[in-house]
Amino acid sequence: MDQTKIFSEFLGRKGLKTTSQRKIILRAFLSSQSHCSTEDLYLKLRKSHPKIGYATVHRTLKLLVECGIAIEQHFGDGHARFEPFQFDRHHDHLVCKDCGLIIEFEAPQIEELQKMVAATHEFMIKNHRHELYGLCSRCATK
Amino acid sequence: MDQTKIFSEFLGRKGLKTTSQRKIILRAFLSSQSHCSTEDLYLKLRKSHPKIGYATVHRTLKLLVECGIAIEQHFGDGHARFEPFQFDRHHDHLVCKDCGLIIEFEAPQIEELQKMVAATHEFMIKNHRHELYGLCSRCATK
DNA sequence: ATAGATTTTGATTACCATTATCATTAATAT
DNA sequence: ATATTAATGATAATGGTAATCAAAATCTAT
Repeated sequence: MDQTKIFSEFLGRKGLKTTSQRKIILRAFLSSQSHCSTEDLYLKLRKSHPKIGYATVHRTLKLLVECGIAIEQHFGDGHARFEPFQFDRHHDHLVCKDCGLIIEFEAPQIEELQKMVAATHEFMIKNHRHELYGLCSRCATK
Repeated sequence: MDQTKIFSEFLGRKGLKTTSQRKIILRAFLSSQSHCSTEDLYLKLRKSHPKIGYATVHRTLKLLVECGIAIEQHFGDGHARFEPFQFDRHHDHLVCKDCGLIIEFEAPQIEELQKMVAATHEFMIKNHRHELYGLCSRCATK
């Protein structure tokens, strides 16, 4: 089942409506590069659909997160960023403090250790944040 | 060397002045419970030193971070939180999404794995964030 | 110790991403 | 097709953080 249908059914279950803007924003989000901010997506959309407002982009991204299609990230620059959720490819991020480069990494061993930590403290984990901040190889050598 | 002297020397090196407010705020910060926000500290201080303004507390906490005495944390509630830096006791945090409880955990194995991830991607790590969000045992069972 | 130079303070305002508001427009059920 | 309800888009409100500025405090050189 494609994402458009998943989103429509999600909206239907909540008594919300599948509007043309929401479909357009979903398409643009999925075809945009990952880790885009609300503003990134708004500016990108403005070229093809100048009537779509910032507030609608913002609200739709929130809905996509609630629906499970998108994940919201914060990397400390004051802009929320969004990426498509990939069920079978959980990852965390390396963030370059100089140029802003974002690299995804997968570390199943860390995930396992997290579970042990949670068990030790009798915590039921819902989600986590794990970001490594530093300099990418390019920025470290210049 | 105690923290007050460290802070004074830091200020001196930067051409800044050691004021009574800065000394008072440092003392209050060190004796406050960890993970306090600017507002927490401001309200605590107001009882004994009602003339100290919010802006001064805010600026001094930023200086303490720069000096290395404090570490700034963000747990997603929109309030920056501060805790004393402990050189030999690095830790990350479990955060209860229901009651706000914060538990510190140490996981040297995770730290090692982080170094390996960084090396793989040729990143020079400066700092990291690692937080596990969920429900504490009390909130999970009520 | 004193005077002059510079920084700090504290109150207030500005900033800016996010969120709420609301009249108009659009989607859905009957 | 119509009525009902939600969505849109422009704008204003919100709230934590940071900047501003006149008055006060600190530091340096004498």
